[in-house]
Amino acid sequence: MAVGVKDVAVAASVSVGTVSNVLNNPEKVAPATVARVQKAIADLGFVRNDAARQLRAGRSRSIGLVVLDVGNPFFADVARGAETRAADAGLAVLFGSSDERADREGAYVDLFREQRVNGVLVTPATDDLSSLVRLQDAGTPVVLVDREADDDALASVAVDDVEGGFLATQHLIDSGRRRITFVGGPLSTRQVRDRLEGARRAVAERADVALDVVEMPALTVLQGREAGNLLRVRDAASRPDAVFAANDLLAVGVLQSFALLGDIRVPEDIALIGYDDIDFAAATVVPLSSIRQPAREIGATAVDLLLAEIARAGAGGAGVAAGVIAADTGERRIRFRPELVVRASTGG
Amino acid sequence: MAVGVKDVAVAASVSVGTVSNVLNNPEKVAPATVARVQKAIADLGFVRNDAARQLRAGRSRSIGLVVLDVGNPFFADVARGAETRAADAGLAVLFGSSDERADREGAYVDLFREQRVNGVLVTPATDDLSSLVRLQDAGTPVVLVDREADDDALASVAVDDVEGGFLATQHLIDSGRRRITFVGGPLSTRQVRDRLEGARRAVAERADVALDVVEMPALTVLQGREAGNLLRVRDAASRPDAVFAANDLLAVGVLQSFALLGDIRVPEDIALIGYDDIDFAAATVVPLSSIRQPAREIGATAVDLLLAEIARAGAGGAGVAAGVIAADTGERRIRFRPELVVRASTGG
DNA sequence: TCGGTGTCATGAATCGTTTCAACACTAGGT
DNA sequence: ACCTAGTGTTGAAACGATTCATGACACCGA
Repeated sequence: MAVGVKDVAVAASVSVGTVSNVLNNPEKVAPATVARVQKAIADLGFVRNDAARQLRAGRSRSIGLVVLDVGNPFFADVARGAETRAADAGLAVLFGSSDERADREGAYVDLFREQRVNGVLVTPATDDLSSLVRLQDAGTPVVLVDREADDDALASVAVDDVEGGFLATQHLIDSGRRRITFVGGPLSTRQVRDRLEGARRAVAERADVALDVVEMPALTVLQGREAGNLLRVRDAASRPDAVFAANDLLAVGVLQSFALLGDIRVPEDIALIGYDDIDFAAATVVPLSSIRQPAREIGATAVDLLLAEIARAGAGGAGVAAGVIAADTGERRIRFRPELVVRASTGG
Repeated sequence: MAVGVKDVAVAASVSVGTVSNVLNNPEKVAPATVARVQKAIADLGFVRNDAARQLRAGRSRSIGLVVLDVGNPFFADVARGAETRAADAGLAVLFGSSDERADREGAYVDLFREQRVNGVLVTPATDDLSSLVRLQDAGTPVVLVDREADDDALASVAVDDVEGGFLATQHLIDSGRRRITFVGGPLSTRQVRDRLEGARRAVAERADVALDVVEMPALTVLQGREAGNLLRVRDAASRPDAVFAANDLLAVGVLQSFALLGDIRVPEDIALIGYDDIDFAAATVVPLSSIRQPAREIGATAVDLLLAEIARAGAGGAGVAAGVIAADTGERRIRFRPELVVRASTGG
């Protein structure tokens, strides 16, 4: 049933070694032979068995990517950016969505290890990066995406979420808001905590501004709607006059609750700002102010950095004698700056 | 550097066969031995090499999934549904986005074949299913997702797009619209053509309704904005009084163009309906009417069907003698019904 | 004619796991 | 004491592509 190099070799009257060379080093084989072998391959419908190839090579031709949530257009864009760049480098991307759960993230990482991926891009679901550090120490380069390590242990491509949170909150304050509610969660997620931290800093500068926190279990539209409902049932006096949502999905949910299910006007009664600036932000009931992050570029850059890490790991292993590490000019922590995008939801 | 079963065997003072059994058939090994081997595994940080495992097994523990566009929340949901069900069955999902390009689709399918996946779920980018039929004939079960084959060659999980198109258009007509423009494309995509066909049928029943087509190169927000701009620049008299967009992304783009960049009111001047009913549809400037498809269920069902196909292929190969195929009770073409969701964009 | 040089092709060894026939040993029955 | 059944373990073969030392052959110049 299954045709292997051996069958192809017989059909083309050559040795298996030659078939392999046609596949991997065509320039080492006489043109006529190449043609004959390729015809045999086509005739027999031969498909290379990648498991055997990898087994021999000791490595695969793929990298792994674990994001927090496929359903979030921000991560979909990150994935696209990564995939495109990886394809350019001849690498396949194994993709996984952890849904913000550490166990699922771990399951994917284990799976990737078994696949002997060349490296892993991951947006960690929790603060505990130790397993990732261990993974890296064990020889699999790791690049954090949309997140930084506290120390220099891991390379990363991130956006300064504290600054983003600050920008968003500062903007609300500048628009005259004084009772701000931060909606987001879980707070075990670093990005969420950083954005909240940014908000706290902006508020700290002003004595007359209050910051309130509503923690939700996930960054989804559904949870946003829940959060909106929680705020709606409060009497008008105890409601905030502005909401900063930890991402656009939540903001969309809050907006649905306010504008469609309830009678709260945005931005008149309550201003609203989100985070990520996904494509839909500009098209919501009330166009959403947001903090833009260059999603695709983050994904693409993460792959570049991972390739550099892979090279570094390879060089470090091979040429320990020379001061190879000193020659490493590349920056291992790349940080993009977030950007405020003002739309109608904050009175823009 | 790399630790294998052999090293574990030595460390635990057992044979490699026993290590393998601890990994795959723990119940066949004495508890004390299991413990000793597992300790050795932990101590050495052994990670099973999946390439070797697959090589021996002849098959992998994964299935492939190719969708048209990761950026589309509809497909993100399909992927989620598929992934969850596959995980239940102990299978990993290799994921790819073709961006509606046949060459990219082909590249993914080839990659999956090399990985010896157990089966492939695919939303084909073109009409030409011959390569997929060939793939199936070569022993890799295939299930079409969100698309049906013309004959019974391939199993499928789909939604009747003609009916969906009909529902959408009928609704526009019922709302009093008479000059309808269908925005979508490329027409080489079957779903788009079917939805258009449904629209044509609804229009055909009425002599006083005109249907116009604006073909766009992709089903994205950006292209929707382009399409909206094309319509906006027309003088009011030659504009349609309703737009049926082939999916919600396009609809969102059209809406952005009309409501945010231009001065066309929805639904007063032009009614708008999309397709897929993604989460964001309810939250747009003017909440979007749409045709709902059960995305997650489609993904989950597709995996179920693929598992059935895999079993069928296995049985067909092994027990040809008996009338195994007759015993196959399962339906190979599963069709969900689309559902009209009326919101403000069509005056609901 | 001979040595030198380069081009092509060969095929056995190899990667790390799983499988399975064979074996060692124990416990229970007669 | 002997046989049977059952339980646990062994180790070599097999999976299929790649690698590489080896060799065959042709061509050129001396």
